[in-house]
Amino acid sequence: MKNKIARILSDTIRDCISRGLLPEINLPGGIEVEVPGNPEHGDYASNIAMISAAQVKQNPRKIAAVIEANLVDPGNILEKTQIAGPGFINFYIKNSVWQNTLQIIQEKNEEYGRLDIGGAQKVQVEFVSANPTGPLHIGHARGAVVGDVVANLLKNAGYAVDKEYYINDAGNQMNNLGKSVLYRYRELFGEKIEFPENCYRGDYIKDIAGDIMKKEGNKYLISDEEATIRYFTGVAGGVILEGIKDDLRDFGVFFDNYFSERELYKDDGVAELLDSLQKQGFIYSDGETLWFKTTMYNDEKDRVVVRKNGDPTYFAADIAYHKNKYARGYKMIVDIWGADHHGYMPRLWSGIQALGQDKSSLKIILVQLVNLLRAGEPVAMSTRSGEFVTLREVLDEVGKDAARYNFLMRRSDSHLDFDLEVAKKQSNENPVYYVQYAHARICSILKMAEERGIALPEYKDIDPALLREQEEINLMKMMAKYPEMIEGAARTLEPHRITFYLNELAGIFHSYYNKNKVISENEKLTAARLFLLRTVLIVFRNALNILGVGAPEKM
RNA sequence: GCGCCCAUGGCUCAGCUGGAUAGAGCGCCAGACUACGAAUCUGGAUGUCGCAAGUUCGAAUCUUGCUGGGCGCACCA
Repeated sequence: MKNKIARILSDTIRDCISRGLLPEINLPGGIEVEVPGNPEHGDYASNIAMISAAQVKQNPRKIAAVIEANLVDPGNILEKTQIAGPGFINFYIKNSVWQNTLQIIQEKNEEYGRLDIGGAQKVQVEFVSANPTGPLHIGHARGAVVGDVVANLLKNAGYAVDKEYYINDAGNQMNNLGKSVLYRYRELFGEKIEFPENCYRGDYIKDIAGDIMKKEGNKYLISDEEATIRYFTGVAGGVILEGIKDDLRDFGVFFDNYFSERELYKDDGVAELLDSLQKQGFIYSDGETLWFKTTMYNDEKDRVVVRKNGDPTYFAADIAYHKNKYARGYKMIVDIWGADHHGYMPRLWSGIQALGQDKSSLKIILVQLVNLLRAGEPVAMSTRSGEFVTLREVLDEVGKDAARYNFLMRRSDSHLDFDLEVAKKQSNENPVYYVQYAHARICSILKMAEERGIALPEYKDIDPALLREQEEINLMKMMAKYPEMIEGAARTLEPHRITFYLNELAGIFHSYYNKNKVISENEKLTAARLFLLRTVLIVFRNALNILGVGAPEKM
């Protein structure tokens, strides 16, 4: 609809210029059309006259008047227009236009809101990517949902999206994992162990050690320690990764690919890449270590890629990883990180630019940490001691839908309070139920109609002009806005816009429901309203589907 | 010390990339079921958009400076 108004304006202006009514106007930014905050200012408004006023040095209201008098509206969608304030042109859309969108929604059904701004371009969204040294905790959960929904949004917008989990399984943290298991294993045979600072203490380590003891006995007490650690690392990493996958599955998060960091080192891949970057002058040696000239691309300082001891850094692997991503044909790459990694951004952007890629092709979404509460009181968490609330515990306690919805209610880069007591409360403090309840309520009404022998109407069976209550018009306008909202969310990679939209839509519906009977003696009105509800249902489902939140028929 | 992010009613947050009188939810107060689901609805109070300049027709939004909070500043990942 916004686009239609913009087209009317651009056609009109071109027409006026060619007829000499307006001077030549340049509009590099295109034509802006927006929804005014105040409904008295119409359904849409444009500031075009004010924008061009400065350029052609004329009174904006005068320009607006010329435009308004010569509007080209072939679709005949305008009820009226007005010029207001310093030079706004306000547009009022005919009710019949909103009523017609019902037909579009019904016809498109689950396609309603689907876009093709992506042009089937290959996009990769990489997220979670926790190294498999322990179960996912609440902090990972937010990133998991944001990544999942961003991927859904892009898919819905017409991109060819793959979701990937990068397994950091090559660093010495994994080695510490193997060591931790070994120490617990020895403890099981009665040895007293001073547990080192950098080892993992969670109970899951003991379980893994216990399993190894049960299956393979005591043979690792005497074998070569380094080999044993390597072996235990593999076993533990595998077990933990499987657990992570299980948790993600129950959270509704699925990946197309799990990519192992170790893959990068095969056939000296990392070394060769560093070599070639050195030849191109991006990397230099100071005699002991290799440095990447990230300052070329506005990083604060150059960064080490190969340490004094000869080991490549995480950064070195990450350049190789992103090179690999581009080599797989992805035109746009979305990385989702914890906000505490923000300092790493200039480094990675330097890396991909050295690879010849455009900085804008790598989008990085920072997800702020979650502040976990229980009934308003902070829940103490410490990774070191192994005391943290796991994703599994959250799922068991509050359920998938409430957890996902709560993580999507704020912008990603804003801190989020997650209160376990509130999230599991089935009350008005918990927005997920507000939306789901609206959906269930509609299902219930449609079912009631069927039980009374009223067939669900099709568009051709109804007179949409009967839908003229204020709440009905509001519902139709809101639904007409759905594709625009989705497009905005997809372009900005901001999933929270959907939850805000859903809350508003549910609000309009609940209010409508309380004021008006859908099923009544008036057959024609009943049919029209039932049809309206069918379309509302479609919008709820499509939006909830993108969020990965259930749309229950009863609660 | 340097860099990034944040600051909007009592609380938690939106604000569509510069628009018109700044909005929701929670909490608080007062009301609405013999009516399609009261997990709902209706009405009410609450604001120097952290402070100060600047940019222009117009600023919560952009610039600069300050204040206060978070996070980074590794040859960790």
